[in-house]
Amino acid sequence: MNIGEASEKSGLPSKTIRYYEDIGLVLADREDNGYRTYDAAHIHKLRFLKRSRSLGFGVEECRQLLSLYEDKHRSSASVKALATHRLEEIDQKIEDLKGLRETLSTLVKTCHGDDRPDCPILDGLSGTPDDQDPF
Amino acid sequence: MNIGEASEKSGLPSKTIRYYEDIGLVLADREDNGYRTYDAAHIHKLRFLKRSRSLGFGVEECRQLLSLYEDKHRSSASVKALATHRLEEIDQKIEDLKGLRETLSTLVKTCHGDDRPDCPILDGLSGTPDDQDPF
DNA sequence: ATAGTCCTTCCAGTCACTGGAAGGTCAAGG
DNA sequence: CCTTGACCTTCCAGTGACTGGAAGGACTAT
Repeated sequence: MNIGEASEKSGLPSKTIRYYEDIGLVLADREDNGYRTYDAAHIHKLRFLKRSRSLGFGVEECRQLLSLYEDKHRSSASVKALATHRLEEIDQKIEDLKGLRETLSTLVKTCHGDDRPDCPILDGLSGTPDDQDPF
Repeated sequence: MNIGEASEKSGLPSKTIRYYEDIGLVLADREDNGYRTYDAAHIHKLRFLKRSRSLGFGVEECRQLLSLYEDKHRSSASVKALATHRLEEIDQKIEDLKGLRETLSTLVKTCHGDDRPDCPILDGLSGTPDDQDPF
């Protein structure tokens, strides 16, 4: 199948599939006319990529996962290590966002939000105290 | 003061301060020798920017906030609207991350993580558990 | 005079795509 | 046979928000 069908089947834009080929993630075969061709194994890899990316793995992590995926003899431990690390990153990010939410929500709550020009949000943002952590 | 001191006082790298000038956020004065000079008002704006950015406002949102900040007659409502919108984005992002965390954590939990090659994480990432594994 | 630090501008790179231009290929319809 | 339109190709540029580095001018201290 050509790239258009591969795009439909994998759920990735053609542009992205070509990009993944550029960076050596999924190499397509070529027809005589220069068109890329894809088979079921290609699609499988592309779907794998799509899912991994949507779970927040970076492209280089995906490359690792993919090579682990293709290695029949790899241990599950090496995969688990990658996934666990990613999980820690996610937890950290959630915590960061919660702190940020807290700060901003406090500012929003104290703002009366009417036509008067004084605004606790802007005062809070101007952050007069020294090098205060946003969290 | 020169850019180095402004950097120290604001907590932003000199590079970033120059960048903010490039995109018209904070324009410095110039000495005869071409050096940028900053006063207390500049520093205040830079710190405002640093804090707003750290709260996740985009640069264009910061530009809006800054112009609201400088407008003595703006209503607090317009600021509150911006901040509330940002708050909603943060909430959305937290929810997304939680879902993602859930998925990944399930995968990690079901993986025994030893030397055996079978790994539920990779199976989960391939996203088609009923498919034959073509690799 | 020299060393060292600070400043300037400009160009390139980051990440993971995305958009668009210019042009080749293919199947269907008139 | 010709045209239309969909699909494909490559290459170049842009995104956001910086960051790194090169080349060179300015200032300070010795």
